[in-house]
Amino acid sequence: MFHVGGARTALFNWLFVRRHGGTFVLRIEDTDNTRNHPEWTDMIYRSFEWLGLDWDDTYPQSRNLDAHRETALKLHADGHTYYCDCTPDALQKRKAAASIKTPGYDSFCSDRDLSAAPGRALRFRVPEQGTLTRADVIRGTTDIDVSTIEDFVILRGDGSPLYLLANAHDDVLDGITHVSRSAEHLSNTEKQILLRRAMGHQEPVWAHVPMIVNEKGKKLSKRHDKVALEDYRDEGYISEAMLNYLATLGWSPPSEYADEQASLDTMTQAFAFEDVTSSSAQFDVKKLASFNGDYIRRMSTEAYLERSFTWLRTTVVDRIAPLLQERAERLPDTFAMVDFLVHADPVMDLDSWQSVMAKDPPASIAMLEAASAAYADADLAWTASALKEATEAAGASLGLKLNKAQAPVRVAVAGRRVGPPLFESLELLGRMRTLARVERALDRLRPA
RNA sequence: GCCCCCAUCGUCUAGUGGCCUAGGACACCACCCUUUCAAGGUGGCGGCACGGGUUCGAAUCCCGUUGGGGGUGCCA
Repeated sequence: MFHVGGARTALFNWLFVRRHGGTFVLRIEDTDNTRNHPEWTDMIYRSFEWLGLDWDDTYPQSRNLDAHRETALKLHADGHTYYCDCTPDALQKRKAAASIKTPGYDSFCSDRDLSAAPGRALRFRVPEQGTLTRADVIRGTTDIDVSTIEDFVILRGDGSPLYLLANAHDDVLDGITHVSRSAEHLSNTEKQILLRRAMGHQEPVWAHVPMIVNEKGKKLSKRHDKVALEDYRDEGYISEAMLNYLATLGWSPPSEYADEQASLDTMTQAFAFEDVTSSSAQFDVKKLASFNGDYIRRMSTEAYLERSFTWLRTTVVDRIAPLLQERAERLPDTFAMVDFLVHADPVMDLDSWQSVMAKDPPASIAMLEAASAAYADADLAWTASALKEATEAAGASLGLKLNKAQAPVRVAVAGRRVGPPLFESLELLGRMRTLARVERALDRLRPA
């Protein structure tokens, strides 16, 4: 999954680097071992490729792990850190007892002079008082009272580095001059400044770009919003339009360009962090769609055809072709069998609706509700086999065998009784679209 | 709670003290074009959160209020 917000930040960074002839390094921040998957990293690369953002170099942050530890130890030798064996629990109790309400760690171990031992984390000793100036090209300058900054951990109890340390180290190593990231990182900046100073380095130029938020004004979340770039790609948005739309979220080309629709080249000539807005932006799919339509219309017919067929193959047909082939008698059957995967909504076959749904609405409703509940479970892996099990179980709870249980789901989702195997189809269709279609069928079934 | 951030049409934005009767884009509405639907054209609806300052003059600067958001992890 590659987050659209990440894509926008990446774009701004790329634009800046390309404009000023810098080097674009794609550093994969993988310091948390528990949340690393090779496929995720691969997805990031493929997303960059799709967007057309190239990189000069790339490496996983874990490559520098030894250097991170060394740096931490050096910091320790210089008296900038101390070891800590507090558990979150103990900390909480202590703070409750003393009714301390300031957030973060209470510096309990600060003067205990603990030595290194397994399970002991290494904390950075933040000065007790003083102010620190945080300068940001997008947000301006703020004086921060350092007493509000907690002594933060830079090495876990198992000796592994945290990203604050790893980033500060690698940024120096890579000669990073500008750090631009999402505004949610704003409050990490002070810590990083402190860390870099302790390491004896100057700070870079900071640029915290506004967050992208949903209709409710909250930051886009994987759970509630459609945030995966690949999903937009699979729905037929083209990368140029996506890139251009993303850029308008917080930035607009200077007035001499007169048009918010601008190519990557044009944006590269014009982009500056100073021009980025400081307030968060709502992601508006309708405007994206409008941009997308404009871009499609501007293509040559040849390019349009090429892109459309490529999309059809790669996102739909390729993934299910053998299953279609088994059932096909003539070539157009291929498309008749996948049309429900292509259309925003399935075309409802009346016969199918009558014979499956309308015959016994309460039973259909019960089954669809059971299926819907099962599919909505975030723990359910969205794979054909897991979906089969879930559907089987949902049917069993109503005393239905799988062949009966699957029928209403199939009609709700595909609009027809016949077609390619259901669970492979659901997997392709995705959780969001499946749930939406089941919901729509339920609306239609329920008495008004 | 504490720290921090933000505040121009429903949404994205232009605006950096007079060019603002606040401009553009998406969405919406109407009309035109049109065998349909789009596209296109024309027009319309609609906004500086509020209250105080500063100034000859404030959307623009300052303060406060209100509202929204982020952080508050041995995640990134």
